[in-house]
Amino acid sequence: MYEPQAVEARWYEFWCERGCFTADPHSPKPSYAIVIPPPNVTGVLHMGHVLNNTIQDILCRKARMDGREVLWLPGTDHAGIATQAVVEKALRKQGVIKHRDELGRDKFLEHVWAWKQKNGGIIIQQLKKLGCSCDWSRERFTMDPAYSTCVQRVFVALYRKGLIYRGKRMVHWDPAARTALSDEEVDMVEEKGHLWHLKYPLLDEHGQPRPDQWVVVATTRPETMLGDEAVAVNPEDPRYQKLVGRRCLLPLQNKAIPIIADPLVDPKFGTGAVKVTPAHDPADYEIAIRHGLPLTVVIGPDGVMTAQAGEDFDGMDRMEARQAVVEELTGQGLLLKTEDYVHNVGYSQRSHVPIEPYLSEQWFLKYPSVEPAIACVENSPPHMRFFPDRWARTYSHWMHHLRDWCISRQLWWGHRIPVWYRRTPGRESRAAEGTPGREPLRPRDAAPAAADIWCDVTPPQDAEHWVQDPDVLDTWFSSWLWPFATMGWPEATDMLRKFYPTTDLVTGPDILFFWVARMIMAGYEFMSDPRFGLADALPFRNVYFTGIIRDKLGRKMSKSLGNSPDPLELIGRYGADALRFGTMRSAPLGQDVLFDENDVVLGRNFCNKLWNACRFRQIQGGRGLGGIVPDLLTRDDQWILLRLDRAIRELTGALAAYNFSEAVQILYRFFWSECCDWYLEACKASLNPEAAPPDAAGDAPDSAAARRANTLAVLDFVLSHTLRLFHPFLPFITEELWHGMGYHEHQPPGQGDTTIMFAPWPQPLGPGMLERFGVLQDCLEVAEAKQELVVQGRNLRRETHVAPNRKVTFVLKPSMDVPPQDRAVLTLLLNAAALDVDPSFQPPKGTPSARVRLGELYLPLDGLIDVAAEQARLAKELGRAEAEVAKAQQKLSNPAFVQKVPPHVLQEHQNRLADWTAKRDQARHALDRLTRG
RNA sequence: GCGCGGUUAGCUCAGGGGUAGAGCACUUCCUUGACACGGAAGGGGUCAGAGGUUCAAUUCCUCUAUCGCGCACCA
Repeated sequence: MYEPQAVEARWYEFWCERGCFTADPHSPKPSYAIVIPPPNVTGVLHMGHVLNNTIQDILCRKARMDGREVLWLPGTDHAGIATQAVVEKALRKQGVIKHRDELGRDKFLEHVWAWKQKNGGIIIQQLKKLGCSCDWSRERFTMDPAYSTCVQRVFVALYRKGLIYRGKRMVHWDPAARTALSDEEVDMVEEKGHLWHLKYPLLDEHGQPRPDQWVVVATTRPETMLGDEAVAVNPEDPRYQKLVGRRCLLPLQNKAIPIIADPLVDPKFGTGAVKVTPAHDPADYEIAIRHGLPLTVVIGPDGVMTAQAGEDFDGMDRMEARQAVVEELTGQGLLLKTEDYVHNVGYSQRSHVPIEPYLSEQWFLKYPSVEPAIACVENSPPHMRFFPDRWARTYSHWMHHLRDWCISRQLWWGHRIPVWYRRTPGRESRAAEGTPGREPLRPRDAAPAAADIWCDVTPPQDAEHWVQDPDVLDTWFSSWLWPFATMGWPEATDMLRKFYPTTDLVTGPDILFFWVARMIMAGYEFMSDPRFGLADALPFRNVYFTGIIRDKLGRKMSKSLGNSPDPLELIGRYGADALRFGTMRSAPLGQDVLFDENDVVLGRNFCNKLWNACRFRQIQGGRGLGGIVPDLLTRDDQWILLRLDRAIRELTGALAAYNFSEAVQILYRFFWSECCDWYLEACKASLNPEAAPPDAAGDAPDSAAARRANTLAVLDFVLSHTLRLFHPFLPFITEELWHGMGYHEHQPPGQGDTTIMFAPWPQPLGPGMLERFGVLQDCLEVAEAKQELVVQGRNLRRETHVAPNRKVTFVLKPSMDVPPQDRAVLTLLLNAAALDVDPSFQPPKGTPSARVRLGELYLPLDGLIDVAAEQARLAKELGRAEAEVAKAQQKLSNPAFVQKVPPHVLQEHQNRLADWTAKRDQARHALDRLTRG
């Protein structure tokens, strides 16, 4: 039994020691490159990583065997929000602090770095356990000094180009992480909520409330009414026209607010009158700007109601405040009704709390190089291809509707924005947000004078007169540079020259916008410089999108559900090869992956089968790749060579199409069904002549020995190819067997002599080779016919209840020549004493028989056994044959069919009819004789 | 609301105008000399539904149902 644990550790060390994974930029070989989607430094390996990285490893290992110089560049991502949250939580747990503010920025960052130093390498070590052949000498981290400089340089360049600007905008605010987010970091979740209809009393011309008159507004967020500054109606709405210009009383706040007309209001929705909360709703903010309304902030950045909300609500959580406002309005009789209402609520992808629209000063980027980034995918043929290609449409749609990217984050952990503001007496820190309050709105922030702002990679000389912007950049603002910032950009390094553009990118569709699209734009923006000498600056040529890993019930894997297995544990139990094989087997192109541990068990079983097949070969003695003598090839030898040829073709095609589950299926079929189930068994007739009756083999002793040697040579040829075909999927066991079988001893230097990693990828056998081996296509038919005979023979045995261990003699009344070698194989596989080939055989009455392509197969039994059972068997067969005959006849009796159908299809149906007619007649005949006898 | 993808054996999925496939699971049998993490033989499907094109549709077209995923400022 195969034990993977020791084997895997040993070979991984071997590969690393010999630098097998190291990419050489000066190599004359054509390049192949992948940059890893950098996992989060705080992360631990999960099934999604296994899927993603196994695919990358398969591609890289295949490329090496194709003779390419491979770079798989690994690294990790600093993951601003996640890492900061993890470290802060850890510090809180240790009782060091209650909030990071107590430590201050510098001290806190020291803790994060210490934490990173200690825990940041975990996932890298785990990737090694999986067998990933990354170039570890080139591992990168997005906060490496060189990488950080790239980020700053890019910021400065885009700023100077006028694409980066600062402005006061309504942004998506995460009240838990207390930072702005980009549009992409918000998930819209459908939720059952309510639509509350609130009555705002109308005021007369003297500012007195009219108890009998009011305007009714509908809202899903009643707590925001505390910050209302108007009620808006559509100017065309006849119901409200006479109210426009009047004022109403904002309840609870006892504040007069105007009724205004704005075309944004949809008269058909709700009551047609909208409460306007400029500080807490993006649409309302637009209206407020148009009408010069003031801005009242009632919800603070922490999601807690501010003093502006009034003393009854000050300090209350926004959700509590919602209840409190509803209760209060109910008490005052101002709640007209509450409707159930299903709507979409934005949630922070990071903190999973509802997003708060929040007005604040942030940095934005107008995306650069949009046109080439669109064109490279939309061109025909495209310069960059997506797999599956439907993602190209999603990409295009997003690219055609770009909105400026909010790149600043109110965090400490990350790349600090390289902008300094001149200290001015009245305004110590421009960066500090003013305390929330009521302030008049300006249309858009006026930019500060150029002399008061410093944007550069280096701080200003007179640093004491300047203060740096406190914010950091969105993590994706660093990772979008990954394909070139990891290779020495902005210098035109040898690495960039050799490996950029990279070949393939493997990632999940969930980060298509976050990462893939932005990398494409960054590639065009920063690699188009003539210094790089690129005809096309795209960062990669192919993007493969994996599915999302789910459990076998189809649920997303998550820590809280506890349905996510630990890959390391799986590797410990079954081996990395098994995990890889199982994962690939269940990962169809373009669909989610339903992971079932059973697949890993299957992978383990598969490895064990491979192990044992090789063991079988070893037991036969001799070692290593002998020459094949074409004249001595049996028809089964020829057959397996053809099957190998097909497997090579199909597997190579499946990999070129990134169809990994199909690739695994091809390997499975070839190795298990064809190689083991048939060929290995058939081999035994040549390898073990005494296993078959001596007369059946029909060979003289010395020619039997020669044939035996030849069969071993074929077996070695097939197995050595098989190991290579499997290597990208099962790197460890194939390396172990490659050496164990001695195949490495026969390889040219650097092409498989020290490691199977560099053994050439198998090529189809080709017409020349097939001719030399005398391999004829008709041996496929002969093999099929033999297989049919074996199945039917076993079937006869079983249905006539012959004990499995009882050696019987079958008789074949042949319809074609059956050479002694084939007879020996058939005898062996039938587990029979003999297979007599007798053209003039006269079966005793009631002899069970089956019609097969090779003739009529009989199982003569001593004395008549169960006649009734045999009758039943034949009757069943007859019934089936009659049904098939009728079906074929019906088709062929349709004149339209016979006239219009293509000749080969007609022929097929005619053959089918003949075949089943013969079977029917045989069964009928046998039944007749049985009954009469 | 718009767009995309799916609906095929108990399960997970291939397939593709010309007798429905694989693996797993299931039933029965077998420790025979590579392997019980194995071998042998079986059972099991109106290919979601309704129309249309065709000699022929599970496959192509239209519509419906249903599930999933994107995108969308309707309070």
